Amino acid sequence: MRTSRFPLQTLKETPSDAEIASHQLMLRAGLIRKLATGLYTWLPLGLKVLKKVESIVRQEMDRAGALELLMPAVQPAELWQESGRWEEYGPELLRIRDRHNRDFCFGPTHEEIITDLARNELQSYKQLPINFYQIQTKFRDEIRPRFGVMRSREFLMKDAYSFHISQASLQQTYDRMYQAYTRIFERCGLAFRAVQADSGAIGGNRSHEFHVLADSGEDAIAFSSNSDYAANVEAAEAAAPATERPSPGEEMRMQETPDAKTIQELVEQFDLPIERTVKTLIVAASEAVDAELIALLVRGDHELNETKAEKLPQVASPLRFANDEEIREAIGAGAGSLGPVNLPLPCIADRSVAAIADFSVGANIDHQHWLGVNWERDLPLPDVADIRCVVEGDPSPDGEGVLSIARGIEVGHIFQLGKKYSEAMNATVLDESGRAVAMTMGCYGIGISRVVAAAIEQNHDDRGIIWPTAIAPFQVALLPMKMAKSQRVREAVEMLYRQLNDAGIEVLLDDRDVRPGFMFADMELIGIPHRLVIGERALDQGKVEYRARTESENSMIGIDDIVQMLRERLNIT
RNA sequence: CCGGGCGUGGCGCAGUCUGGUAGCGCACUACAAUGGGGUUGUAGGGGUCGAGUGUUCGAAUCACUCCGUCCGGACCA
Repeated sequence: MRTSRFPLQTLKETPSDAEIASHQLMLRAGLIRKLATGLYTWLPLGLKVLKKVESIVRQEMDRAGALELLMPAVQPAELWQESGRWEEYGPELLRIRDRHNRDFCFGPTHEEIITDLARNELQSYKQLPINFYQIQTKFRDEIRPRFGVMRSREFLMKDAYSFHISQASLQQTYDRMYQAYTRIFERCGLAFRAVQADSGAIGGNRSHEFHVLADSGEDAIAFSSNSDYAANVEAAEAAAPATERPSPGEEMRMQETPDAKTIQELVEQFDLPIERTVKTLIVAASEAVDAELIALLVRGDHELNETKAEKLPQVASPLRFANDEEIREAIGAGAGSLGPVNLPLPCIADRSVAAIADFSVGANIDHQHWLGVNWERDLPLPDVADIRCVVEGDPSPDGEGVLSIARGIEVGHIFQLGKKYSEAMNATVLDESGRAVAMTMGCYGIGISRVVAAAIEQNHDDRGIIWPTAIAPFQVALLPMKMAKSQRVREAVEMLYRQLNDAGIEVLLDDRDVRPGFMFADMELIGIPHRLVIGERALDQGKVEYRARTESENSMIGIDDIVQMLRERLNIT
């Protein structure tokens, strides 16, 4: 390709509405343009990258035995009503009406459609297991789209759905998908990690997420120092404290705390150890509890894990924090002075809270706290559960080593769905004994457009993108110096261009009449991994200059050795 | 949706406080010089100042309403 026929829409200055590196660079390098919030056009250069990722995903899915199909993006409401998700999914589901006033939605995911297909097409256990996938545009009406294509409303996704007669068969396919995902992200040249995950709104039991490691990631991931344990912080278990609760050492006493509304203020003003303070959070209770609200207790130095809290049978799902009026009406004090002593609400304490003595809590009277409080002496121990987020240094839940925390971008997620959809939608096959049984299902997603952004997030410098070779839009930039003036340069460049193309190498020849610095800056911005510079000086010695995007020094290569050298570097045989 | 910021040629911004001819840099067009790290000069084209209403002799500028957009919270590939 020649730049004269493949315009590079690069920007020298960073658009002001882009915050993170990948978003800025995608705009500056001319990969994408914004149409509206969360909606992006992929320009030719960006689309080349997207297609590369798509192609790797397709190859590995095929290799893993999945079968490609293509389902409609627009889906009838009836199927979503059947699964119950027309109500459950919420405003993120973009609902639309046709001219006959019938309800449809633009698909955010395709469990309902594939389950409908499966119940019509699959009759016998002999047809199982089977795994269908598609690569298609999804739409989610996100509350807060952000970071360009990282969290956009319309995005390209690979979604796969497998059907099984047994849990054992599902486990086999699940493991195969796990391996396929590992290969995909390795081939894309990404540093990533598979982690245990919460299955969220899609439903089901076992689940792993694949995270690209990057400081700008929206998720926190916990790793063990000594084992291969890794989990999303949402799902990471906070192990029960290993030590027994100490015996009471202090008397319980009331303290005036006029200026302490937060734990931080309380700790500073009264010189208390933060790990012996308790935060009392009031949330809506579920119908299983004989109260509107319920209190959750976590240590002052810990954060509530909302995912864990929401799963407790006593807590309403989705989780909702009580507002100030509700708290005042139920307890008679403001949010800064709450505690479990004489609390007129049911209560659940985190494991770590149950293991401390001589702690400080709000007194349920404005500007008053209790100090030196002890379980079973001053108040009964409430229900205990794991409701906090793990923190750096916590013991690993598998008992080996301690946890550290890193940031990640979720690019893939695999689930064992079980029979959630097949039972709701009556998707059955006949088993060996001729009995109709609901199929066991798995589903597997990759955010293809997000992979592109994540790759940039992980591979860039102050000059621009540094594409991993496998997903680069072009492998080689061919830059002639003073081509307009030099017949020799022109001839040498055209010859090399032909040879490289013939060798199956994707080369971008910069034939614009611009100065060298301009070419260098553009090629570095758009991240072409290999660069050849053809100038009179080197040609005198029969050589051209070569430089990888990751290197800072040129090397001189004989003009006849170039093609072979690049074939080796690019692994083309 | 809640909180905060911002809307002025394609992009980055000044001008708004204190109302009075709409400006700068990049990009773009033409010509010339230059030619190994975003070169230089000359000459050009392009803007209902987010929208509406109001105040005023006069509004980018003041007031009100709405819209868009970005960041943090909530959700997810």
